[in-house]
Amino acid sequence: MRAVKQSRAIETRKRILRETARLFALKGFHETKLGELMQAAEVTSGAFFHHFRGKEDLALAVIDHHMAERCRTLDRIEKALPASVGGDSLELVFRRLDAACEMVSRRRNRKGGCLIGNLSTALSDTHPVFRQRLSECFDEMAEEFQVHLAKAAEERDLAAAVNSWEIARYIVSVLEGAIMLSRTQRDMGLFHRQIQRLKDDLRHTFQGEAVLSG
Amino acid sequence: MRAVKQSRAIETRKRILRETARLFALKGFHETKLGELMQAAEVTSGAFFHHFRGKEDLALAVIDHHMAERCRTLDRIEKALPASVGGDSLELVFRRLDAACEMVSRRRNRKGGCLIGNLSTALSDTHPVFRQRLSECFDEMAEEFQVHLAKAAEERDLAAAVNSWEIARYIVSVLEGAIMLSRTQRDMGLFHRQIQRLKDDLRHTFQGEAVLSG
DNA sequence: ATAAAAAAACCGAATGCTTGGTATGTTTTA
DNA sequence: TAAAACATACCAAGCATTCGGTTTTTTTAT
Repeated sequence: MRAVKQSRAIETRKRILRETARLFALKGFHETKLGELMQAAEVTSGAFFHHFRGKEDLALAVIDHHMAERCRTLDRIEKALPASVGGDSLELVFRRLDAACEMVSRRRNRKGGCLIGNLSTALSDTHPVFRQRLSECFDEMAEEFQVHLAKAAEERDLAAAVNSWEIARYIVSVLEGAIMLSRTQRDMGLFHRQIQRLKDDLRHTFQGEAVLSG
Repeated sequence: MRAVKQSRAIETRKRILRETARLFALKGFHETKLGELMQAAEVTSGAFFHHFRGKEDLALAVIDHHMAERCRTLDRIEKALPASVGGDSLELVFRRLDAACEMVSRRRNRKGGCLIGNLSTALSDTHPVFRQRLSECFDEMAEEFQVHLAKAAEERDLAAAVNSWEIARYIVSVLEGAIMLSRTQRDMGLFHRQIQRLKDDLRHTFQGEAVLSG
């Protein structure tokens, strides 16, 4: 994590994006006012509107920035995780899930939900542009699991029996749902138990072993 | 469905609650402006503020109204469903799930997401009062499944092995997540397939039968 | 039952605060 | 030395809410 000296403009832009991501995850799109945002990012309105045409433009930029950042963070966390036993691709799915869990846990210390999920609930039915982009984000998340799921199916000669893409999207659904519930119920344990259950169900789908958890 | 003649005041109040529920499900709390709400409910600001002290008071009333209405609707839909085969309690879980699906499907024709889910993402981390109440709502939803799940476990002598309460909350998570994803991706088929997958997983947990769907 | 009185329900213009956005001028960087 | 980056004051629109007055409903008195 070297602190490279960057041009002031880029730093300003990054500061805005970072604070926006934080506030959007915490309060959502509409309740995040540009005023408090500029205060949090320590920029004046002049600086802000020099970098972004407005709130919507900012939100779209934040989505891009977040998805890139998210990907890097996940990869980093995953690498720090204990090596997976055996060459089983299903273990890679679980690894990715564990990484996602870890990321959610870290964020939750500062409260807030999923940025994409928040924007999704706030804008999906009123802003076609955002709906489209956010839909792609969910696909992007699912894709990370899909590749491993597909391999895991192949390894077991289940390629015809399981639809890895549907399962991947199911995983994303469970993640989002679990974030929503555990957030509102203020219970990170609930989140982890639900992901554990998801893993058990996945293990069964791929291995046919009965695993009861809970 | 008899159309009982009601006092004008009660009708006004109901009209406000109904339109608010619709708008909250569609655009969320913050983006639903009182102006458009009063227009949709065909009331003047005077009438509105006679019935509700403000937006927050309204929101809390809407939650209560919605939960009651939701319960009635679910029961009604469930009764219209084909009778469940055998006396298996797990079938009752599936019945309730089917009813929930049906309700979501009907609503989705007019767009919008889950009212509770929407409010939850918008207010959980900023409004303690709402967080508390919404948390109870999720519990209430889970409870509908829990009673049947517990019985199903007993019927199979699995009462010690499965935690019916955790599973019930898992079901709620999946429902919320599936609503979010299918809403953003504009794919009701996705929603149904994900619920189908959930059912398969549940069937396995309770019966140990391998059922692959997808 | 009916008029009078009281209370509830409703109306709509007015208000003041917030907010996203702009315009113009100054500093910093290339 | 030109252009990018930033600062500050400003503004118009939108917003939740208020308030004095009017209509409708309910209660009370006769």
